[in-house]
Amino acid sequence: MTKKPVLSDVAARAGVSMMTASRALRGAAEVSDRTREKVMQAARELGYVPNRIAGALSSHASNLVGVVVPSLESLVFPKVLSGISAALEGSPLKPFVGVTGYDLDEEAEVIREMLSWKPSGLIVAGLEHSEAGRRLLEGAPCPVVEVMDVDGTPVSHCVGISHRQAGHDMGREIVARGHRRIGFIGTKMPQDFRARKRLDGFTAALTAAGLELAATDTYSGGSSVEQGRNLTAAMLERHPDLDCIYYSSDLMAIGGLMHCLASGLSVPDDLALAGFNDLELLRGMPVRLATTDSHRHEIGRRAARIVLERRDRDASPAIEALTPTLSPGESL
Amino acid sequence: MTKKPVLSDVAARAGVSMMTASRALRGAAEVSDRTREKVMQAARELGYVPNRIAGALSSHASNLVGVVVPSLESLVFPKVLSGISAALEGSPLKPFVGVTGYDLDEEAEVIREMLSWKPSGLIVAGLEHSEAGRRLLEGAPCPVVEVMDVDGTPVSHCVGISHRQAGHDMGREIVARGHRRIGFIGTKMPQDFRARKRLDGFTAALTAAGLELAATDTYSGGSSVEQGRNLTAAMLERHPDLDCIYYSSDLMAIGGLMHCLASGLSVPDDLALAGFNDLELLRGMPVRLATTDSHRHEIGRRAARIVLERRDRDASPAIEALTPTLSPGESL
DNA sequence: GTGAAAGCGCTAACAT
DNA sequence: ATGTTAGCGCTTTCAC
Repeated sequence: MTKKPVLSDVAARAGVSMMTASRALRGAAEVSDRTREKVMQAARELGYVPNRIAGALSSHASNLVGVVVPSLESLVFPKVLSGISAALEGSPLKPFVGVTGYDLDEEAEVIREMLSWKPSGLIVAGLEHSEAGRRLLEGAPCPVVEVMDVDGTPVSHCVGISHRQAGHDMGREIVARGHRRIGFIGTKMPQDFRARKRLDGFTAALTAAGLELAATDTYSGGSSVEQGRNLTAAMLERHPDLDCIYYSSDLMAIGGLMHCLASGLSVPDDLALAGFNDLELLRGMPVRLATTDSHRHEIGRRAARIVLERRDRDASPAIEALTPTLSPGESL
Repeated sequence: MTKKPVLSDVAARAGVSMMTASRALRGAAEVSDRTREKVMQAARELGYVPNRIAGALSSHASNLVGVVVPSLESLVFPKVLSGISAALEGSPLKPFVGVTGYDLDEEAEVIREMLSWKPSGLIVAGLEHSEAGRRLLEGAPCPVVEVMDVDGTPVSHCVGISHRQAGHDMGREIVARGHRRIGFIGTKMPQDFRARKRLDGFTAALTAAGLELAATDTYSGGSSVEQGRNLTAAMLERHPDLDCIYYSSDLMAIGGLMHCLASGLSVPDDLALAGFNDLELLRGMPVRLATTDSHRHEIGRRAARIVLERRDRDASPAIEALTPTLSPGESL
């Protein structure tokens, strides 16, 4: 084992040409079983690991699918990723992940970096990009799928839900349940376009019912139970008459629930609560919180499927809008 | 824009040789400022995206760091990843992630796949591998860092905590608090070696105090609040006299807490609870749960730093054992 | 400071 | 079914 063996070493040991060895290792059809076995055997004995870099350069196909997400710490994008992995299972494609930290310039950088690896596909969270980012996506020599959101103008393919609709549906449901003094707690909007769209849809639903938001609070940084709990306490301090709060995430809504538990407020009688995403976490909580399933796993699956299908074919843009599913739970 | 521009196009447009263009784009020192500007300009105008595949093949250096984790859905590995990203920030190295699903054969596959991309480093969760996986790691032509755990024999570098100690410390603490009828709820051990080590340490601490576990329950599949709640209910049904339960994860412990809330048990008076990991989630819960900080972010940071430092230098294996930090919270 | 030649390790395209 | 010839797009020498 003085040096890493390369294909020619395998070929030599098996007594065939490089080409035959190459074909055998990749499972091409036109190799006799006997030859294939010899080659496999030689590769095994040498501990041969193919050099995909050389392979990709030569074949102009990397079998990598770039996945660009804002963060991995939030429970939401990992689920998309698992959908992607599931759909790619059994295919030669492998996902590789880039994280942007909710920064569009960084996103463009990540996309650029990914393109430099000649991916077979690109899956990007969100429809909002920097000028540079969008240009890169438009010029990408591979299928591009924007995921999570369908409210906007995709570069090409798109799989997601309408966050506006998700917010609107929840607003209507809350109004229908008779709540009138309604607050909203969400992330500082600039960094989260989808949360902003949910808020827009939500307020539109209130407006349609002749209502308006009684209170709004935003925070920067990630969602967390603690944050949700603190902001809920603060909001109720200022607006003791609120009868419902809509949160931009389940995690925050759980915080709200924790505040209610701690201060003896009954949910939903004293205060109704609703979140977003349908995190698994909600199951097991003392009160089943109202939420909207954003179908993250399914979105990932479908996006990956689009990449698989459009690899060769010509690409007529596919737009797949899933329906956000509202679960009223027991908290409205 | 009929075809993607390549380096020679940039060079031609800038009126220099490929070599000069290459050097200018990579920021090599021996290029005059004027030439560099011309090249940069040309690249910008053409929308040039370098082909790292060609670059890596030629230079035998990919600037990729492979990160192999069992799962991304659990809140624990994303945190390690963020530590890795943070440490790699500003360096030319980029992490790329592979997920094994807690399956050692799959792990070997993933490692093999990663090696085929000629990474500059490999960061792998855990010390347990299949024969094949271990061989691959041993022969890897790049720094290899095993993370999370230090109870075992690393292939090379290693950063983590002793899970045995984490379990032992918690066991001692629980005993010191006067608990005597103690249960354990954890994942089915085969798939989670670290949880098993914590249990070993935990029972050792009990034994040292002349105690033994009064009840044990294991489950397969991921940790979840719901699972924790259900298993806690079931365990208390069978063993109503328990005064403490140790869980293999915070998520499960939260489930236990939720059960207590729902059934009017006071924590810790009726039942003491302890988890593991120190998830952010714990902050904001009505009772601050006892847990152990596994320093996941820091582990990621250090692992990445090792890769950065050992890139060139000769590799004398570094073993960095961090101390698991126990927080008793209010639940013991 | 810049350029020319050679080749990284593999595979596509054509033989045979 | 197997082999031969080129060449992917870049970087590493080594010249100048």
